[in-house]
Amino acid sequence: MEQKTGAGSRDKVLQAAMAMFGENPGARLSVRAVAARAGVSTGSLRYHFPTQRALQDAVLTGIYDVITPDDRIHDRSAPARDRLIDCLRQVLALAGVGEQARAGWGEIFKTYIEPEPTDENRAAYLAIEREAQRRVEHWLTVLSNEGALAEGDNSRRARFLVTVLNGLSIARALPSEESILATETETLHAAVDYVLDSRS
Amino acid sequence: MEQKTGAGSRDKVLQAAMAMFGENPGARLSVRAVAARAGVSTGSLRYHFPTQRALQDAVLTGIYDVITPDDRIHDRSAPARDRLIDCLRQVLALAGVGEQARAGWGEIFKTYIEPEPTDENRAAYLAIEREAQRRVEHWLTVLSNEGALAEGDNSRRARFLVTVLNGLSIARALPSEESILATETETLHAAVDYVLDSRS
DNA sequence: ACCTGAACACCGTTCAAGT
DNA sequence: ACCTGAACACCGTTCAAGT
Repeated sequence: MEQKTGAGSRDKVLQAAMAMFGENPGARLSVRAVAARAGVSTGSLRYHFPTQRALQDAVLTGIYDVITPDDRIHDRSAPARDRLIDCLRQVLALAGVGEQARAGWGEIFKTYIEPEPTDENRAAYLAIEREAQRRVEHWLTVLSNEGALAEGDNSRRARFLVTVLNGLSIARALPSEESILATETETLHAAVDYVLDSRS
Repeated sequence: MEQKTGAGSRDKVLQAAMAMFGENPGARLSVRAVAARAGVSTGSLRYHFPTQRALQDAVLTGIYDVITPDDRIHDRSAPARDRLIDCLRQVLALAGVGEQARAGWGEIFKTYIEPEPTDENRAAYLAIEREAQRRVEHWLTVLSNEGALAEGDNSRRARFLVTVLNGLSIARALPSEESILATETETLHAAVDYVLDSRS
């Protein structure tokens, strides 16, 4: 029947870290702060997450599972900004983190970048791209309809956001300093703020 | 006639910092390391450069004024926006287009994404990344100094712009419809507008 | 196998004290 | 005005020691 007590340290740490990230996505998530919040020692934290980067990756992955898979965009109880960010984060979550992110871009590279592009796989990639574009554009349309987004060229805005998402997702596959979590959040917010404030 | 002896601490610090940056652009440039190399105390360093950020900005400005004195960014006859876009486009130009872009990303992929990252190439990539970041940040500093850019966190802004550049440059390597030129320009303008208008 | 907490080697910033 | 260096409050990581 126990579950609080029985919760492994790994889970406690992850819970704490995700809670802290939820409260302040720009937070630093230091070893000691997370360990304290989780009620474990720094040594234990390090045992489960050998590196600070590993912890941040786990948080990034965990967020995806928590965020509802169906369209958060319609949940009018939350600010438009938050909902759009949520949705974009979901897209980003598909890219994964660490090895998964590297494998994902590996696939894309081997299929669409390395070989001389044939008409066929050109079309295949364009379909994927268009799908992503369409999805983001849909979210913008929803926000437009409820007046949270000024009149404007939504497909242009979507293109902008998709470009930012691509930049962020390749950053996940490349080496990085341990602060990806905070910087990714910052950049995502910046992009969304631009779109929501743009009067063009 | 004296100049070595008479060199003020400020200069000694700046010299040391620039030398260290020159030797290893990926270096951390910590207070103590720079102060030691300059032969002054950390307190003195802080007196002239109240913050670590201030020191790095000074180095950045110094370096690029030496290396590329005729950077387009200094051409005050043109609007800030145009100059910044110009500079960013130059970065993008290095990525090339078509086959060249594909080959470029191929190199990056094979070196930094595909293989399990060793400490060594991790560091190598981070140096490149930091260099790009610093370059963009330098441009922002120049615009800041002439009042074309509101007070704010320039390294954050630079991170945003670099992410957009990455997104745009990978788009150059991937299949795309024939309108890349226009859409790339749109997105680039959007990103720059965001930075120039941001009051945060 | 899991966990502890001290210890290590760093950070950047502040500040009383000197000249 | 300029400079010193100790002190403060942090980092992330390592590791002998416990259970």
